[in-house]
Amino acid sequence: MPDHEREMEIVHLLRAATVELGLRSARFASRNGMHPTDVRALIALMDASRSGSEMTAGRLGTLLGLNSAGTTAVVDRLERLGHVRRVRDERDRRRVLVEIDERAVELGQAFFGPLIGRAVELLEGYDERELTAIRGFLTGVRDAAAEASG
Amino acid sequence: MPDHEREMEIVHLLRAATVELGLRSARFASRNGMHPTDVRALIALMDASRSGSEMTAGRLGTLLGLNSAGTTAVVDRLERLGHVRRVRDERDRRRVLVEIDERAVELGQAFFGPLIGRAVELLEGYDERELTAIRGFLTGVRDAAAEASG
DNA sequence: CCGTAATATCTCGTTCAGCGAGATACTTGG
DNA sequence: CCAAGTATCTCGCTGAACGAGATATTACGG
Repeated sequence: MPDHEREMEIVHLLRAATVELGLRSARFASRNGMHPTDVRALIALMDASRSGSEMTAGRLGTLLGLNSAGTTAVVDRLERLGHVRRVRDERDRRRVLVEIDERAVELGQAFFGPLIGRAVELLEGYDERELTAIRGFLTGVRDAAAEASG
Repeated sequence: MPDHEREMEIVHLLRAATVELGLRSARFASRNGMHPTDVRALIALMDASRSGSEMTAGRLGTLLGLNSAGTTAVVDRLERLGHVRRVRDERDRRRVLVEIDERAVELGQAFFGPLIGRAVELLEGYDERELTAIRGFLTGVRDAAAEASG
């Protein structure tokens, strides 16, 4: 049996980081009268908005691992808080596009901005080869986690 | 305004990885008749066990961001499934130590083993300096996320 | 075209995770 | 030895998310 200690330490660090990030977004949620799922939905919407793609209700539900009833409920809650609006897709009128409100984006930036800033700061201390290593590791983990059932 | 594009790409990668890891553990949960919180509890228990420290009910609740009632409920559920057992702490009889069952550990390893294996495999492709960079970044993110209110 | 199948969302009724309030049991310090 | 503090549990309740199925729209074979 080989000695994987150095590698396992990093695996545990990754897990510890995801746990802390989860707790942080839970705190953001409860401070703003939301639930963790609502925050995850907002993040998915910001991501879509940033990459210029539009988000349908169904796709959002899939990303969150919810069924259709739960998806409707999430969008209802966010709409009630004014963080998103429903827009009928005119190209396929079965679809409902969910658009995030600019003020919700600002709210998120106010809370997560410092954390993101700190991460960027950390990354600025690395050279090109180190950044490539970090990028490669995270990409690999993301893809391995995304792979279907095991 | 400086050009943070390369750094932001990595920040988004980190988030994408945490999202995928979250979905993966949600799938593990529902496949084994558990809820995401139960899985998070098991992970915290494995972590404690691995580092040789014991876990009390209260500490577990804090780690999960639950109040005492919710904590009791999580431990009840896990105990009912045979994944943990309650043991009165004889040194301070107010406390309840939560011990994880060996079979629960095996269950987790069977599901997450391949993913961890893949991560270790990826890490084996990096040299010492690259590993240090990855470790440093993850440590920094974890600590930044853990810092108190903003 | 027309009808059937497929797709997207929503409604309804139900279950149970997690909360607040407070009870209980034990420990510690004056 | 009593009061205050700490750890866990009980009870009742709210609401997130589920399953089943309704509704509206699109796609497709004949």
